[in-house]
Amino acid sequence: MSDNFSTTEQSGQNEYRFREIEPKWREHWKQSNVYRVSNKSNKPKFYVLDMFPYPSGAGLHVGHPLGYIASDIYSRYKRLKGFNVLHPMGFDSFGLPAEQYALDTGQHPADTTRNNISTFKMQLDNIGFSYDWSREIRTSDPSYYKWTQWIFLELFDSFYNRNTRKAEKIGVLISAFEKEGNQSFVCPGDDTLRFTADEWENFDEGRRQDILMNYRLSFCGYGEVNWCEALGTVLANDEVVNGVSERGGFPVVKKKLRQWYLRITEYADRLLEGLSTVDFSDAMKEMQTNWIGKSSGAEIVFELDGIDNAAEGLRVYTTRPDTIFGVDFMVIAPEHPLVDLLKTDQQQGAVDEYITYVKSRSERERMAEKKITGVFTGAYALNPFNQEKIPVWISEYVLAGYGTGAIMAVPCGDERDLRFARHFDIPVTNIIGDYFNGEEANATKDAILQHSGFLTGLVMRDAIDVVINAIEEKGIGIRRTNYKMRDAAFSRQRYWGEPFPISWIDAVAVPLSQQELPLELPVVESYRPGPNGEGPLANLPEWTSRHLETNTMPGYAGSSWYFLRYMDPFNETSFCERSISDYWNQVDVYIGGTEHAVGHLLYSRMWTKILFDLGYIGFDEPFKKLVNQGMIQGSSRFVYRIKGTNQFVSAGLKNNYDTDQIHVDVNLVDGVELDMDAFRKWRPEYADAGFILEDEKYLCGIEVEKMSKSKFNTVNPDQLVARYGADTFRMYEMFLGPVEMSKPWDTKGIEGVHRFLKKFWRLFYDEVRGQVWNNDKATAAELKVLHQTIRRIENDTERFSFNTAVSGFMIAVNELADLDCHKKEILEKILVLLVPYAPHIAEELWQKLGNAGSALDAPYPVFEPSLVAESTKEYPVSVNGKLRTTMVVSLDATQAMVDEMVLANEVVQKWLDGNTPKKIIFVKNKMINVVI
RNA sequence: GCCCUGGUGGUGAAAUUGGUAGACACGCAGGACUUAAAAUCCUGUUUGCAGCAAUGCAAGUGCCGGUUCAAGUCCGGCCCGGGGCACCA
Repeated sequence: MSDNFSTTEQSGQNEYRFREIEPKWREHWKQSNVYRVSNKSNKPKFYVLDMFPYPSGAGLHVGHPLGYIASDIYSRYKRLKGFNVLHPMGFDSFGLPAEQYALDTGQHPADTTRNNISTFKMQLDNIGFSYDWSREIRTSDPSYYKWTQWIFLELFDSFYNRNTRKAEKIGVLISAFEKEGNQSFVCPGDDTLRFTADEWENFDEGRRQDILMNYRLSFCGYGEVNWCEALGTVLANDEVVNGVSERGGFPVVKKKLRQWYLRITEYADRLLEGLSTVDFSDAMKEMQTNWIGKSSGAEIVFELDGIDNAAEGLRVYTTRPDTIFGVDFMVIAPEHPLVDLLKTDQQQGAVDEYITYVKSRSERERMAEKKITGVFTGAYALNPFNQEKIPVWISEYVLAGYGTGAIMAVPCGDERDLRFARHFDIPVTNIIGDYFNGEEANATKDAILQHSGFLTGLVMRDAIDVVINAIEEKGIGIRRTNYKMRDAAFSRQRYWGEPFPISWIDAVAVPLSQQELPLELPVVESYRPGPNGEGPLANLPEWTSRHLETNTMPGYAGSSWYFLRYMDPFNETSFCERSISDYWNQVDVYIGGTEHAVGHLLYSRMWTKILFDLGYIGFDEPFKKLVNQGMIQGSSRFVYRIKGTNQFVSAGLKNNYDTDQIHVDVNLVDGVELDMDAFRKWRPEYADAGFILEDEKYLCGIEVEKMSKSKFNTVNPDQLVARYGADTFRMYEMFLGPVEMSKPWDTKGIEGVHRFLKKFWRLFYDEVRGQVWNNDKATAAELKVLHQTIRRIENDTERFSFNTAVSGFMIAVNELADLDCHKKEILEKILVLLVPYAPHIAEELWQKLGNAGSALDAPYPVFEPSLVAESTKEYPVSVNGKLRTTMVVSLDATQAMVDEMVLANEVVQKWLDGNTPKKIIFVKNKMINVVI
């Protein structure tokens, strides 16, 4: 009895007690500031950055840490490899959800945000990340957004000099205007604008400011927003569903509002060129390239038949001017300025009705719609080369924001044009002969043009240049490069964002001085929108009396430059000291989701280029390498309630009843089996729920969806960490699959990883035998396991293949256990390899082995190839690609030796069946194939 | 609709360069230890057919076709899931 007791006691000492080990080391690391990183070091620098989170009220779910664990592993690995690693974290803390919450509950977003952040930090800390929290930033902190505002003013005070291809101060432009007008500087906001130095001299201040506004990199203009009259507010596309507001279902229409923009279009080419200097995935580069959407073609002006009071004709942009003789109709966007002028009296009613219809539709719906809609204006344009009359239509598939908002439609060459022509019975001209079969449009450039006037007989590819030259000669158009990308809308009619450091004096935007920054966000009584679609700030007399801008900046303002602030977070005189940004330079590895492919990533690239142009930093791409983490989805569970009752029917029987599908908390379900008691306790309305069972069980339905609180499919990491420990949790998240791959969360396999850590522990301490590690000399077999593992882990870590690295550890531990190897010489090296993945257990065992210092900066093991080398190998032998047998070959055998051996080998002869081999292929280190 | 991406056993997945498909885990089944349970360990586990068995044969990486001595991997076409599409972050 007493023996038994003492055995239990002893085994307790020797088992893997992560609940004691992990908090102990976390506290120790915190106290000793091990993660504090200095801006000066003899070591080479390395910057590993996570996309910082928006601190939502729902707290952290298992999807968040996926990328953070990956970056933490890589940071810790680089640290072990002797780098001075910057690995910071902060919060993107301005945003709509906090404001919405404030509107609903009256709590100040600053308060809820602060609370959410402390929850997030606590949850992150439990996972054992190596963040240098002393550098934490929050975008909603005035000491941070002071510099967001400052950079905004730098943009406001700059223009893009197309001649030098970089941002320059607006003063440069003004001196040029005073000297020679704008002849050297085409106005990006209005490319028809021309003035001389004298004219500039005579413009009044208002006019001058209007002109400068058309050059500034952050500028004010007018743009359309989703306006909901009933809510009195502007809505995000997300908040609009089928033309009505998501909340309340009120109608939403387009409304023009004064808006701030960033002139990102000026950077289109540099953003494209920069892609060749960074290590992003091809998919990512492709997405950005497509978003920028550079195309070349021509802008052509079509004269309008019988309409004299148009300033000019109908201006279209086309990438295929070679098809000009195939134009059967023109289409203009419903918002096109010529709509009113073009609609004939007869068509007026139809046109107005159509425009009203389109106003209720989001841009997304307009693009996605399969249904063909449109209306004839009644007017005709004239083909400039043969004066044929071409009807002008209005349709929502032409977007006002792209090109000129008008297209020439060539049904034989464009599928959408063809469908439109079919639908409205517009006759189709074929200019590509047999390439057009009358059924499907053909966008080929290889056809020889027919019925095409002076272009007839030319191959389309060659005709493009010919026709553009002709157009330019006739003065009816120009060669033109176009971009799909539009200038970035930079204002929100919201409260919880950075205020613009701008006051409006006599309709002129006047920047605040640097001494007035930060312009702090004032406290408001109510988060209700202001009058006329303005934001809540418009309700504040003390704000409006100073004529301050009432819009605030969008979410991506603060996130466009945050990676710079981490370098020098306390600087009060500059956003980041130049010498410090010179030291840290680019982010070496940036980890985050693909959902930011074209938003945040393009904006931060643009801001970086501007700050570089203006000389504030020394590099013009922010992120050297980008790793995209996949999204962890939730696996939702459903119960089926029979309509009008409180009876729930098991999933297999639901088709026998008329049911509502209801989300049920995944934590009440084991696999698919519902815990019925827990369900009854879950919510009062289910207290007396009845169940119709199958096999005496209630089975739930499953669907994979985005992980979200409202779908009750979130899994909280805290519970998993409490149950299995942070090291298990970290390794399990990695073990789930490749970091880049999206997958639904599944906790099922976590036991396996936990077992691995227990097994690893047992190589050192055994519940029964106590300490088992020893100082014996390692055998060749053991060294081979060690060095295979070093090679594998290092390799996998370098290429971000953390899932296979975890498997590598498991294999190593299995093999060492099989060899009954408990030798310190081997174990302590494996342990260092494990530091990035499972730092707590590694540190604990490092100490227990009696080593000095911390495992966190132990020397990384060096791979020794000679210890894993083999002289011969058993090769698989295939005949005509089909595996037949094996053969032992020396590893330094040449092709000729292999040929000889194969021919001499009776085993192979059997498979050759009397044939002579045509050739023998010796695939080094893989296999031997005999071709007969 | 457009752009990107993924699809491999009962499950998560591996296969780094076109070269033995299913490593490593989970689950399941059987066994050892135990009064029992937990923990731990061992064996088996793609499918079909044959065999007492070792094993052998055939098929097999969403579907259809192609290139190649050889295809999960390359090419063409299709189906399905996920992400993005400019005011969610």
